[in-house]
Amino acid sequence: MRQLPLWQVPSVPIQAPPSHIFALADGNNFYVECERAFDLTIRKRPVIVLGNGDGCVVATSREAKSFGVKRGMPHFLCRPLIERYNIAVYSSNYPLYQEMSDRVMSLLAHYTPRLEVFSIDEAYLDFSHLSKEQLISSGQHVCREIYQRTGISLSLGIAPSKVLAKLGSEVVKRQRLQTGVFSFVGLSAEQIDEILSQILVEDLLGIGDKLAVQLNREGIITARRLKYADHAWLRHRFGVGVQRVALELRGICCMPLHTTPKPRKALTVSLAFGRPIEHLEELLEAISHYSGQVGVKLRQHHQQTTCLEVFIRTNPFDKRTAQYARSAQMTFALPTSYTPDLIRAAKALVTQIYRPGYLYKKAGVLVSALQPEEVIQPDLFGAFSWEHEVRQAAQMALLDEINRRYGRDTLFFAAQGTQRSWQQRARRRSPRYTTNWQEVLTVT
DNA sequence: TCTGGGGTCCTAGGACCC
DNA sequence: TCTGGGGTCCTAGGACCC
Repeated sequence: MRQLPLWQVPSVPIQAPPSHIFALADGNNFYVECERAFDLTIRKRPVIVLGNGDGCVVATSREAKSFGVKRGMPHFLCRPLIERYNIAVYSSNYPLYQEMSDRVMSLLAHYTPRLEVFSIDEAYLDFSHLSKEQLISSGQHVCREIYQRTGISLSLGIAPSKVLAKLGSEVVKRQRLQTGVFSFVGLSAEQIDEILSQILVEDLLGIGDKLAVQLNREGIITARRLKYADHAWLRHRFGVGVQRVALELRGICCMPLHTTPKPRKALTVSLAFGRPIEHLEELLEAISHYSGQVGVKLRQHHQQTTCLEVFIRTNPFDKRTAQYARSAQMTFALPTSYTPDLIRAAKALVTQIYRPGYLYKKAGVLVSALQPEEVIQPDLFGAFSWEHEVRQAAQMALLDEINRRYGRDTLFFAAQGTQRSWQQRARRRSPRYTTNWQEVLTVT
């Protein structure tokens, strides 16, 4: 099916034969399964994974979910549940999850000519080349292989649009389909509508809390109702995003596959502190440290920035203390990924927006307008010097290499602080099985 | 005591230009 | 008494995703 420009889409439901077939492969409780892949003792136990600073829940196992632990719950609020049900608790271990994700994605690439890595635990596969008969068996084959080779189980939804494919993987989870696969292809319109009538709009890709409330107010509660709503009205009332979702429910593809990741446009390091910070000195140290991390990420991606922003804020959940939040930004005359440049700029901005008398809880450094580092645009006023540029690049390359070889933070800038008593600690992190030689899994 | 981090896209409104 | 109109660009804020 060709993709119609939105203004040409007829307002009646369309059942055209699809020419795109997507399969969404979704890792089940991905972070939890990553932990379980390395620790057999928690295979049967309920498990949760906590976010940065062990602040709140970012992933739950099926069992933990059934006991009432939800994603986003503050850790301290689910303590009683953790004790009552003997839930295993982990701090998040992103390097481990990323590594497992890379393994899964590189295996998935064997099963399709075109793969879109959508998130750390999701990927869209182009299945258009398969016959209708092959779709389900191929899907099942993928799930089996990935499980055998990585220990990660997948839910795979197959459909002519991304929104429906995502829904298919949701059906697998809800109905606990053992094969791991559900396909919309080949179902009658009645069968599809029957499924859609049991899905709430907020469970759809592209519809969040806010939009769901507004849609409900208009009487649109289920996916089926959204599918048959007048799309011109949807566009006018809710914008192009909602209209696309509705069209995708009809099997009309409005969200193409992106097989080459777009170069990222911005990059952030923002973290809450382990305790509230009051004094400028400590804020400067934290912001310098975050700037250092931004520099590392920029150079990893071979990018440079011209725009840097910092923000600081108090704890919005603490109703007893005075609230303050502010940000400021500046632009560099020349693109840079040189850490001392970043630190200097960030410190100046913080000094500018800092106000005494507040308890600061979080801060961040954001760089945007990123460009590839090979694009060098000498400025008009002669501040640019090749020699200077090359020397700085060499310094940073050496810094990064030392830290890669001997461990993070072997070498760092004094401004980043040596004690960092404001830093959060992750108390329950599992070993870095796949990314640190000191912590590989040992079998005795 | 304790409430995550890191992204993208879309829209509305203002500034500016001819 | 009359007080353009339309296009484009930029920005901030809001919504979404995991």
